[in-house]
Amino acid sequence: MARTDERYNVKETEARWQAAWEAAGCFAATVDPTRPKYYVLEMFPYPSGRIHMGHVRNYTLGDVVARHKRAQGFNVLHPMGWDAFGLPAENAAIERGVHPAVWTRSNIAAMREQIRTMGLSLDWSREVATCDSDYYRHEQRMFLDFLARGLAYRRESWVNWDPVEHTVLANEQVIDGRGWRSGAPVERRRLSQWFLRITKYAEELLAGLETLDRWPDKVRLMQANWIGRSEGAYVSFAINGAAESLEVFTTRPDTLFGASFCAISPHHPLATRLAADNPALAAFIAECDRLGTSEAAIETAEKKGVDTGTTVRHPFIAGRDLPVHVANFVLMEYGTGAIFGCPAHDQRDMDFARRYGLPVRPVVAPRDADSGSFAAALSTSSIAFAEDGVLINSDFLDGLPVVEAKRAAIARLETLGQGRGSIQYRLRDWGVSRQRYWGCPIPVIHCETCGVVPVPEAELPVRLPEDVDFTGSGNPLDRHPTWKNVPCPTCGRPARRETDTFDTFFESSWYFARYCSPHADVAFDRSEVDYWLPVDQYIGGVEHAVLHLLYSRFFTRAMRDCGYLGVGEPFTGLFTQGMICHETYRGPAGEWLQPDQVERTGPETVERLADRAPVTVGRSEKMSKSKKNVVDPSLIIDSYGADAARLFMLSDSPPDRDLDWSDAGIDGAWRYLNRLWRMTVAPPVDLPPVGTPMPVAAAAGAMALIRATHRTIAAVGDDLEKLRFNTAVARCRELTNAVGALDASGEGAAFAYRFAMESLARLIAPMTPHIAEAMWEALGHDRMLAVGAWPVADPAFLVDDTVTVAVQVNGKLRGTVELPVDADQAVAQAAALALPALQAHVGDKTVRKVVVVPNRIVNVVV
RNA sequence: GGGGGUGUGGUGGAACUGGUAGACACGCUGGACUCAAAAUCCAGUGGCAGCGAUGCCUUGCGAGUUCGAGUCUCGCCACCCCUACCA
Repeated sequence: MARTDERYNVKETEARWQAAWEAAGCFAATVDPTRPKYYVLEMFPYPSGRIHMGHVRNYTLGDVVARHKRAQGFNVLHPMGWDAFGLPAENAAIERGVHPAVWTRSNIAAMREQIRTMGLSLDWSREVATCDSDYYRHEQRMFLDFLARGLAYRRESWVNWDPVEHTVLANEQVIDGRGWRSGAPVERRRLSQWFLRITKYAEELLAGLETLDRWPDKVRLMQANWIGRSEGAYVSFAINGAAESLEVFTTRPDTLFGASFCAISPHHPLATRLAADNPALAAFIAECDRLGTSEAAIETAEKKGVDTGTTVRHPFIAGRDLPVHVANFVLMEYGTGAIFGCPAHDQRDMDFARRYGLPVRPVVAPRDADSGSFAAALSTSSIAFAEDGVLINSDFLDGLPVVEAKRAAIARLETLGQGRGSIQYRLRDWGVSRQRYWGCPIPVIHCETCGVVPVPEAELPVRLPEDVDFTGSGNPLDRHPTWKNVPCPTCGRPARRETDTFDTFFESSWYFARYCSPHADVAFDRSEVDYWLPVDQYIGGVEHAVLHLLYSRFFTRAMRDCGYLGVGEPFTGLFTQGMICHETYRGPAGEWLQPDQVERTGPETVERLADRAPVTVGRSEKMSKSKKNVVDPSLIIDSYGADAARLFMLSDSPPDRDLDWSDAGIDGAWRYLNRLWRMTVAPPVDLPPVGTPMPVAAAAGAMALIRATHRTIAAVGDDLEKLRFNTAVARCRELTNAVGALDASGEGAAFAYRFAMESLARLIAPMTPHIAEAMWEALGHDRMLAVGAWPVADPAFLVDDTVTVAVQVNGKLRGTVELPVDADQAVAQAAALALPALQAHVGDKTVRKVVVVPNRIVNVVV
């Protein structure tokens, strides 16, 4: 065997195998009904310009799954593309005068090259960019189908307006009253907007979560909370001196007898009307508007209200009138914008009642309590009782437990025609209109005569104009001199195009389906989606737990109902990876410093390289440009190679936990790869030819290595199946150590060495594919691992003849004994009791009991 | 306020359904090789006591269940994340 060059040449090796895979077309997927399919997908990137470490982790995780599944014989689809519409492109246009399309295209080209250096097993022939009219034309068509089926509609509504981005934000994009991207306080405006009727699927989206058993519980819970189903009732309170009544939603109809007031939102129509001739009320409403949704307003959260002077009649109690207050804590967006207050059993109502001197009427008491004294105490308390109990002071509800009382109260309301049982959702319809240029044009035309007219199918796609001026503010599409002027498709008179574009979550809600047939003339070829969908393993950041993942689940159902495809759930398996973190550094003036601008000079000291000024080290946080604690993946791949970067991403930290980037860590990965290479090209024995069968006799050391290899094959396979990549790496390193410790002079050592090294190459191939191919080739194989099969452990080698059994006295370890596997209990007990070390602890005490767990433990109780 | 999660050596983390805690790695210490360094290889490395075989202690803290608890139950403490006036 040649032992010429022991140095591992990363650059050459990685480039060579990447070219070889591409030349052989190893990763191009085609429908094959005779094989089981497996669709692996990582959340596609926004082409911001450069990839970051989060991308590297994401794609590494996905690639390990893809390569492992492929080796297992699955027909694997593993595509990549670009979430290419969005604000940063437009901001670049405004700031630097570069056209969004040009900016985006060049970013895609740069990032594609960066991603290619990672050696991912992607089918690049399926690449899509959502800003291509070839992509977005299909969603325009889809939108028109949604429109025809009532799944899309237009209405005037209050919107969250981001004053920095000059655009409307979805509720999900407002975080603590601020725009999720700009961080600017959101304002409220009233605009005519397009909506998708996601609420129609509220129940199905909620119920569907139950079936997603390969999703993290955390994400399912977040979606369930977001959908926010609550059971309750609508109650009508007749307004004294008016013809109509006040509609209220409540989840506690059982506490109606404890009602002492009603409260309505400052935006409630009744409030608006009453404010017209009530200056104090009008002033209060104005004050509420001023505070708006700002964070500070919510923080202080003082419950304030104004008595309108109007009263309503209690539905069950003749003669009891309740005052109607306008209160700042009642939201117009939820329920009916009006509530009834039962201070005894709702803390918020209690706070309000104590502030404004409203009565507190206990109507629920704990099951075991003396209801009289409990009620007396509660009526003077300021802590509401919101727990379960039994109804008191409530006429026909007395004695009923809360659950039954709710039912009985609803039944009575329905009999009286004063209300009905109902279910409320927190989920709102998805506003998709954005007043921006760089997005998919909404394919409708506004005609003064005909109203909103869909763009005829033959005229699709509605393409974005290219000659656009970005210097002004607001929507450049709207300011374009000619683009929006078109004849009405129905009457032919002058009309204008819709100048809003879709929210970019629109594009990402169906791209996984487009990958199935990315070049089809229709959105997707039915037989292709039927074969590939749903995605078997989806991988990405937990930050998309609600937005993107919920929209995609909705969209898939909407597409299903429009006949596009046959499934309802897009992703049967979801994995949310942890973030990449790094220490943060600040210079003397408090300014952030990059990791490559500082140097660690001692255990506690870090200095700035430029001037040796002391640096303050902050805790490890998510890598972010603003804190400058970023490490550029390209620099790492350039100096250590893709395999080392991939290996480090997979080692140590479980993939769902945050990963601390460290130079020592990447160094360790690099050293391990070199060790593997040395062991491959410079074995301590001459290796037998490829395919040599196992010798009949083998020395103990060789035999132990063969067994260890089989055990490793079994363990790594199991770990990869469960996405426990960190332990898979540990198992491989363990086997590597065992190979290094082999006594090369023993009988069968050469075979054992070859077998272990070949197995190692195959086992690490999904994780570090380049060096695995190089090892495989150096070991004399000519078929690439990328198209090779996954190794299978021989069960005969997974069990040893003997096993080490722990011996305890009263549960404390006192020694071990070597026993034959599945030894008789009596044998085990005798062997344990014969141990000198055990005798020393037992002494002359009586053995009261001996617990024997076969192959594990003998516990002597004295 | 509500919901969820985490807590194991100097560090990242292992430990299947309760069964030899600390796998694997980083770091550190000593040694070999070298003129020297790097790389590599070998040995050691939870704490305390002891020359030593060994002993005692140890999975945030405190109880409990059990022959046996990192793992199960109850009560605390700390940190992190999500969510938030949702009636």
